[in-house]
Amino acid sequence: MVQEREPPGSHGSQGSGPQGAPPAIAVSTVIFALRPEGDATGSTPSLWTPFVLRTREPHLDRWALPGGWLPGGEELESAAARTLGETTGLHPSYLEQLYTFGGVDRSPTGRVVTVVYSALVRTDEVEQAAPGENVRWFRADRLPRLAFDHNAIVDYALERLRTKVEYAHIAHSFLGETFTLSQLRSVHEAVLGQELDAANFRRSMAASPEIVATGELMAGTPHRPPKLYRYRNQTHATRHRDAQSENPTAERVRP
Amino acid sequence: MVQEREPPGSHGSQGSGPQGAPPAIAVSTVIFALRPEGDATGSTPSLWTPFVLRTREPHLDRWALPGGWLPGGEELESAAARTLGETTGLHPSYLEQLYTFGGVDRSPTGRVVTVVYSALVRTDEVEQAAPGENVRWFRADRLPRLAFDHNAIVDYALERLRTKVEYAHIAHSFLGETFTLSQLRSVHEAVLGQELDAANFRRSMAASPEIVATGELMAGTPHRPPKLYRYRNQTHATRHRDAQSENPTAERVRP
DNA sequence: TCAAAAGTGTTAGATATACACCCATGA
DNA sequence: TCATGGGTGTATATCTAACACTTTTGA
Repeated sequence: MVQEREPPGSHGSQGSGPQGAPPAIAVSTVIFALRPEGDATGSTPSLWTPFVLRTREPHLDRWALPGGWLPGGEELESAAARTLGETTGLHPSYLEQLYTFGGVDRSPTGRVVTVVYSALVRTDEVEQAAPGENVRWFRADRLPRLAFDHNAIVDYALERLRTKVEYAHIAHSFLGETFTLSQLRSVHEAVLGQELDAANFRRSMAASPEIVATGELMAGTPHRPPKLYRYRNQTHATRHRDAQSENPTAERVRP
Repeated sequence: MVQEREPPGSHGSQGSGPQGAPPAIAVSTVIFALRPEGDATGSTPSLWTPFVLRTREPHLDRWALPGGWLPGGEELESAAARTLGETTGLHPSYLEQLYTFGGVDRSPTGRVVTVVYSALVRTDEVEQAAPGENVRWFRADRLPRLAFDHNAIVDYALERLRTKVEYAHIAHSFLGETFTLSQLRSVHEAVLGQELDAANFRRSMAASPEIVATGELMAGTPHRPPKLYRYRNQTHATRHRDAQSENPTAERVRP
């Protein structure tokens, strides 16, 4: 990349294609959280995502992903975390880059290249956050017609989440610091949309060194109290591969 | 994304962060090809990648990934294919988006967000292409100190290629229209850097519906002639998930 | 007929899947 | 004591990995 470059400020012929103006860079985030199914408590949870109501053209009055323009001095991931926090009040427990959408005709008002992030937030975080007036949650599999190409983006994020939850340990990001294996299983079931064998799921998780028992039990259950587990932050000595602290598989876990 | 937007042309406060100037968008491509090991023919092939010599500051005289600024009217993938063609003369048989690198301090002359693509080219394509004066190939695992953060980018692309070759059918992109299972195996071995059991590899490939026998045999071998296979372009009815023809898992296969 | 690579067969071990069954607690 | 989810055991099917062995050609 960056074959040549004028001094900053004078952007020379950079990006001056047939359309004239250089592309603008935006950052957006698809946020996933687990919420109880209906109004009745105790039912199986399902995946929900928050959207922001657009208050101006284009796509006025349609729901859109939280996001905003990328400031010149802000990191991509930081901009994603900031913009999603400003609009929804949420603090993600997991945040990773998903894909960059740059279709020429994505926006009717000009070329926009959007770096999309995928975020997971804990259920308790959702409950205590104060969402803005123009924020509404929708079931991830029952979306309205969104602004721009955001329907396709969410669909892709959902697909990625489903494949990734099977080989990466990200399900715990939906839960609190400690959790039971049943809770973890219900996360997997909600994401995958299918029931899992409790016995086999338990074994496969217990086999992983990332999931460790705390030694404590959960109290207050109307039956046998389950063991509590914790996700072990894998040595945190994961070789970093980028000299400029840009890690393609970065993961932020909330303290 | 795209919460609000002035009319194109007047970019308003878009991207006007602490650093002032809005970020520039570049597109770069990590190109992989299989080349014979040493000068001796017949030895096991290895992975090579081409780089372009920088002819100006910053990072003058260092090798860099092929790429360039994104024109306002060009698709991301198109820009990747064009810039890699202009510099190396190559036509990729596979091209997919890898990751977007946007670290604030990636370039000493200003903020640059680079959408990086990963490309595979066939061996015969490499042989017939006329590379420019300032293009040189290096073994992917023996790189010099590259410009910017390109060492980290290539390392990441290599890691992705290794993991992806195991579950996705992309190895054939290094070969011609038809190929023997031995050739395909040697591709996997070169990418993974380890030998594979010929018998088991054959079975696992034959089990896949994507790999089909043409019915013909390869002639001119000094031993038993092997069957030729072809990659079946999986129905090409892969559900597209993006209304604006932007497919996160797009794949271009050369005719 | 020999070398070399193509291609098939077989088996032990590991992993996945289904499901029977016991355990510990609150009500 | 009973209902309920927590947790263990176990048998079967499937997949994986290792390697012996047969086949087919050119030299």
